[in-house]
Amino acid sequence: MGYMTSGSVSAMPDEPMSAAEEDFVRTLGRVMTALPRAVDHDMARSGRLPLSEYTTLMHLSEADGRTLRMSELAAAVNLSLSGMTRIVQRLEGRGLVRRAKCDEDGRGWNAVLTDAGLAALEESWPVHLASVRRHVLDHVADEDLTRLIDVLRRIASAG
Amino acid sequence: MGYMTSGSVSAMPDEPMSAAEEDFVRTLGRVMTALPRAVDHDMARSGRLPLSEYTTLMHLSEADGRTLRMSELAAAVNLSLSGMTRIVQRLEGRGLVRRAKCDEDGRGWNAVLTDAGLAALEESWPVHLASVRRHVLDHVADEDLTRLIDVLRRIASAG
DNA sequence: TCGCTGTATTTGCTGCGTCAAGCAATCACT
DNA sequence: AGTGATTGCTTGACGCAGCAAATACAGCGA
Repeated sequence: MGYMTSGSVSAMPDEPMSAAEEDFVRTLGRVMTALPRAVDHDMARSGRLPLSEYTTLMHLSEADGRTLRMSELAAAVNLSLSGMTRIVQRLEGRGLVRRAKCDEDGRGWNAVLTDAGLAALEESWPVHLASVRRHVLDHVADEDLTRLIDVLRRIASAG
Repeated sequence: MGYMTSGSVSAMPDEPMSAAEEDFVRTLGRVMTALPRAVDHDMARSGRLPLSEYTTLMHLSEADGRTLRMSELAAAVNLSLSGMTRIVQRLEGRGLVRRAKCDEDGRGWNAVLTDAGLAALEESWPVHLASVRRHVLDHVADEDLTRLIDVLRRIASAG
């Protein structure tokens, strides 16, 4: 069990949180609302891609043939299918992404990163990196990183 | 300095992240989008207050005289003034909150938690607690809590 | 081939949050 | 007191994201 041995697992289901737990949850809430806004703000300030578009293009750039099915893309960015549809529509309108019918499955659509899209991504990259460094990485010690990743991963995959 | 000594502070501003940093940032992003949705979903599923309203009422319930100025409330919940205006309007419409002109400053308005509001809050409390436990606290060991709080607090207050 | 069921994606509707503008009341200075 | 600047909050217009209903296609059995 390991990480479960110190009483943090739903002892009495209705027992209130400890002071530390309370503090943790509230601070996490604060981070969750404030941080994306802060990074997004930095991007907008410098005329770069908003976070949702940046992340979308980033995942495309990492994919084989710069291509991903809509559903894969949505899952990667962790967005609803419909949300992804609209983002890709926006990006397509600006020529950063192209759409192509899927060969193996006529129902499917691929989003393909264009050269212009790659350029926009590369242009936004330094701003994004600097923002993330300033808001996040500068506050985390390297020794803590792996442990934190571990915790976050468990939270992320709790469904 | 302490936590800053291990190279995590913007070494060369344009240098890419390390693998661990990358991993951390992506997983954090995943948590930030998935977690509020998951908790909100739990609340909706059981017919309880949505997260934004729950948090608003919670802060009111903790305040002196169950009363807070609009601006204080917005700051506590970490929301824009206008967003808070609308939430309080909704809550007022359902009788969970009452509004009163501020005594010391005629421009100001107070939001006051009503008995019905307190009841709704208490009714939602167990569901919220259970959801938070299941999605968050069950995955964090007590020993890690203080360290995590420390990191999150620095991130939260980075502006 | 004709349907029928299931899957991939899009569209309609709605809620929520932001920014910009507006209104009201207070404050600072004369 | 009187005028102008500032503060506290609300309103209007807008954009983004989610859910649920609609559409398009696949694949299988009669």
